[in-house]
Order: sequence, then C-alpha cells, then structure tokens
Amino acid sequence: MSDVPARGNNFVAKIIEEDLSNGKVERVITRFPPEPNGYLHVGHAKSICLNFGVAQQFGGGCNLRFDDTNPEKENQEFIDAIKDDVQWLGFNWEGEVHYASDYFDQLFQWAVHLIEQGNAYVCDLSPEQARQYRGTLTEAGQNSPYRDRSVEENLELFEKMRAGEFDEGACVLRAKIDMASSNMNLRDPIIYRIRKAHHHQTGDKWCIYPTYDFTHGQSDAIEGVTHSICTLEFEDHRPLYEWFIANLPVPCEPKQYEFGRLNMDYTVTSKRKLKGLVDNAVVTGWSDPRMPTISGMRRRGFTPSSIRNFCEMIGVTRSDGLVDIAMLEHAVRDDLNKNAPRAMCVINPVKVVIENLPQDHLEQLAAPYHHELELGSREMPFTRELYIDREDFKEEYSKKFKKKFTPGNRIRLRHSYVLEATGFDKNEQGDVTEIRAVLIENTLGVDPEDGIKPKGVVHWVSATHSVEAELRLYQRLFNHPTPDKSEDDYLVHVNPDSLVVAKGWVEPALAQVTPESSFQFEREGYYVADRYDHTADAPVFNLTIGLREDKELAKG
RNA sequence: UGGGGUGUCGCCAAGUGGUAAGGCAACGGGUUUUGAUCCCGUCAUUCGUAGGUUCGAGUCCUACCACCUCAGCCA
Repeated sequence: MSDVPARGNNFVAKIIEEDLSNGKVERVITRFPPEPNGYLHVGHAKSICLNFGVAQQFGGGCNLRFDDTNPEKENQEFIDAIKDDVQWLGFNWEGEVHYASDYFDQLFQWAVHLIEQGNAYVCDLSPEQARQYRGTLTEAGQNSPYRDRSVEENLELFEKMRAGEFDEGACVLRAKIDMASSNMNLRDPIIYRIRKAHHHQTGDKWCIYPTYDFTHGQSDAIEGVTHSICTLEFEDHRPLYEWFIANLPVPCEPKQYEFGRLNMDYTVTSKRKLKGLVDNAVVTGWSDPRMPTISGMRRRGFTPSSIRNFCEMIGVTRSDGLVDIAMLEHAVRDDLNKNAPRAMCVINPVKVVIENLPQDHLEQLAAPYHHELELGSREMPFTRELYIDREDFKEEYSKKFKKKFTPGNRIRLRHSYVLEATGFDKNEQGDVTEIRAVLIENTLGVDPEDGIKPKGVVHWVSATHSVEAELRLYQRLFNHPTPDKSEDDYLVHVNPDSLVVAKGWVEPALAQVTPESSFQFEREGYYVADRYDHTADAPVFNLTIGLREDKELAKG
C-alpha cells in the first residue's frame, strides 16, 4: 500500500459526491482560473490537483480559464508558462483554453442588463471619495450622490465609458446593493472601470474592463461550471457571487466553495513576494531552482508525481495551517528513491592509487542503475587511479569512523572490488594528497576469501576516465521559517548559501544523459541534469534534495 | 469594539453521539555492496477553555478565549 492517503478524501470531494448522487449535478465541471500575471507556485499546484483531481475522480471535466481582467499586469509569457506548468504536472483541461476576456461582450451586455433593472449605476466619485463613502469595518457607508441616476442617464454614461469618452478614473460602474452591509463587498462594488490599456487577448477593443467579482461567477456560469473552488479569502465574496448569479439571466447556477490556501515554512507563496525575488535579482528568474514555482521546482528536479503526492498528503480543509517543508522534501525523496537510477559522482575528491594494478589497467564494470527496478546497468571504467570522497578516508581508525577507509582497513568500492589502504601522503597544510591501496583479488560481488570483510562501502570514479561536471548545490531559499511574517522585510531572510556552485567528477555515462534526467548520486543526494544548461561537453547537475542523513553521523 | 471563518499529537489530517485513523517529524531496534532504502517498535486516558445535556460527547447546547480574513477603480 502506498503511504499516500486515499485520493480525494476531502470535503470538496464529499460535496461533489453528494451533489452527484442526489442528482443536483449531472456531471461535475470545475475550473482552474489563474490570472496570467506571474508564474504558478506550489500553492497553485494544490489548487490544480484539487480542481483537476476532483473532476477526474468523478468523471467530469476541468477547464483552464485565464482570469484576464487586468491587462496592465498580464502578458503572454505568463499564459504560456502557466499552460506549460499545468500540463507538466500531468493534467489536461477540457476543450480549448478559456479566457475571461472571451466573455467581455456578454459581460458588457449583462452590465447593461443590471443598469436596466436599476441594479447598477455610473458613479463619478474619485477613488479617494469612494473610500470615504465606503465606511469602515464597524461603520456603515453612505450612498453615493450618483446612486439615483436614471436608467437612461446610466445607460448613456456607461456607453460613453465604453466609447472612451472619459479618462481613467473619471467614473466607474457600480452594482447597487447595500452601502450599510456588514460585508464590505456588498457596499455597491465596482463592476467596471476604465483602463485605456492594450489587452493581450482583445487588443484595443476595450477601454473598460470588468472587475474580478463581476467576471468570475458569470464566466463560471457561461462555462457550465458546477463547483467553483477558490481559496478562503474569497469567502466574503460569495454573497456577491450569488447576487450576480441571481440578478442576471445566466445559463446555470454555479456554486462557490472555499478551501484553505497552502502555507509552507521557509517559503513565501505570494505572487507579489515571488515577483520581488525576481525583480531584486535574488534569484535568476521565476524558474530559478530555488523558487517554489512549479517551473522552479521542475528545474530543481522535482517530479510531477512527487508534487501531486505532496498535495494528497497535505489534504484540503477550511483551516489554514503551516505545512512543514519536510513533507514536500519527503514526497520528493520518496518518488526519486523509488524511481531514480543510481550513479556515482565524487564531489570532494582525493586520489587513490591501487599499487597492485598496472599503470594502464582498464576494466569495464557493469553497475546496475537500480537495486529493485529493472533499469539495466551502465559500464564504469575501473582504473589504477580513482577518486573517492575526501570525507571517506580517515588517517586513523576510530569508532566514529568505523565505516570509513583507514590505513590497514578495508573498504568496498561500490559495485567494484575491495581495497585495503596501505599508506598516504600529506602536503605542508596537512591535507591528504594521495592514498595508496591494494586491491584484494576476487572480491567482485563477493567477500574476501580470507574472511576479513570491508568496513564500509564508498562511491568512486576513475581519476582518468571521469568527467568534470558543474554541480549547483541548492538549499532552502530562506533561513527563517516564516519570512513573510517577521518584523523585517522578507528579503533580509534570504539564505546567502541557497546556491553554492561546486565541481564534481561523474562517471562517463552521466555526461550523455538528457536534460531533466534525475539520478541518485549514491551517498550524496538526488541530482537532475539541468533543463537548460546541461550538455555532454559541459554537464550541469542540480541538487534536488539530499539523502536523509543518519542522526549519529549528522551530529559528528 | 462590525461581518465572515478556523481551533483534534511538534506539523498536516481522519473522525458527524458509542469510547481518538493515517502521513510527516522525532525516538529506539533489525537488515543492507548507498551510514540511503526497507523492516519492526514507541509516540493524544485526550480533541482551544469552562460549564451543561446524555447511560455515553472531539462530535449536541451555552459562554468565553485564540488565531485567520474583509475597508484596491487587484485577483
């Protein structure tokens, strides 16, 4: 059995199951509605998994709809990136991609309908005045002096707004609801504003744009969405969502449900703050491997299924919590442990010379890529001079170093022979520069015949046949568990060591791998060939996540 | 001090009146040609607090407390 909880066992799935079984809904239709003003992040992944997942689970469909009502902040780059991310995560939207801007004509007509019904009016209050009229959380607002304009006048004014006869900010169209409502969203919310901006989809056709509140629910209705799932902060908007649906001749009545957005420690998940990291060049871009963006996690080496599993693991509820980033790390390790081929890379090399081997010794050793999966094997050149990790050799034996290579002791070269150290050289600084050893005969796949077993196993690479690679060692981007909740600006909590560029010597087979191939570099961690920079001539590997460390070892 | 929400183990989360699932983390122990993986075990007499109803309450009632959220011509 998998350790991932049963799929779709959350309150949204239960509501849908109920609606389906009592015939309220025939086929579930959900939608994922990003605004193309940034890249998708891990929080969106939760929403994607919920929306697409629940549709899939109940044989329905999920639309991808861009909520593109604010042209000034949106662009095509984001649209392309978002589509890419959703597909990479493993989901398919139903039919064509939708845009809220597809419905601008209909929305305009519905705005006219509202005016005709006496449910909307053009208001000339300046933003500053409007704020004063709105009241506060504890005091009712006051009616706008323009609230009682006639239907004819409103129709005429709204048409002039559309025709571009007013400057930006000169006036807005407002729904006429209740300025005394305890729900601020019902205090005559703005439904259309003037924005003389070019739109990435509709070009210069419009100079007035509908607001989110006036757009979202109606778009859902047009698309036949049955369950409109959004995050908790939109809860107060639900009465407004329902007000529009009730007061407009929409084709169906979608229902809005809210769930708690994802918060994770050592991470920021707000587009504004993510954009800040990009704009301040803290990272190299939205897809930097340290970013919690989907494209960043992808470049880091996270797999789609690891992210999906993570989303199943954290569940969906109406309570807002702070998820331990260790859960995400677990999801990644779990997937990579099960599926990633193994390979070897030496990061802090020290040379080992095997004295009982001829100078030109070259032997190809078959090394299986995985201990459980049938992934085949590669050949590792075994030569007289090797590299092992400096940390794996100790000048003197001690209990703490019981599995290390020490003079007089034996070590197993992973997938290869057993070696016995005979001596070593040091430089003036006291660093070991070379280890001398002898190979114990007939130890390929079997223990030494004399019964003296090796103490431990080390990874290695041929000193003469390995390939130098660039290693990008990533750690968490922030060194504060809640960087956006501290007194200081979140940028001061950026971990200065979040990226360390190092060198590694990899076995020849690794230079040939395609970008985005993941490996476990044995005893080092999970690495991925960089999506953009890796080539056979200049291999580049990103550290996805380290191996879990033994506690005793970690303490030392 | 208005409205809307949420409070179950360090973290996430099941549970919807019948006597507290699971995952992560942590901690013991075993296996191992990766100090990884894997395996086995420990980890809430208690569900924000205080009362009440009931044979029986995390689940029902009352009051209180804490936290989140709403005053963009953002979404």
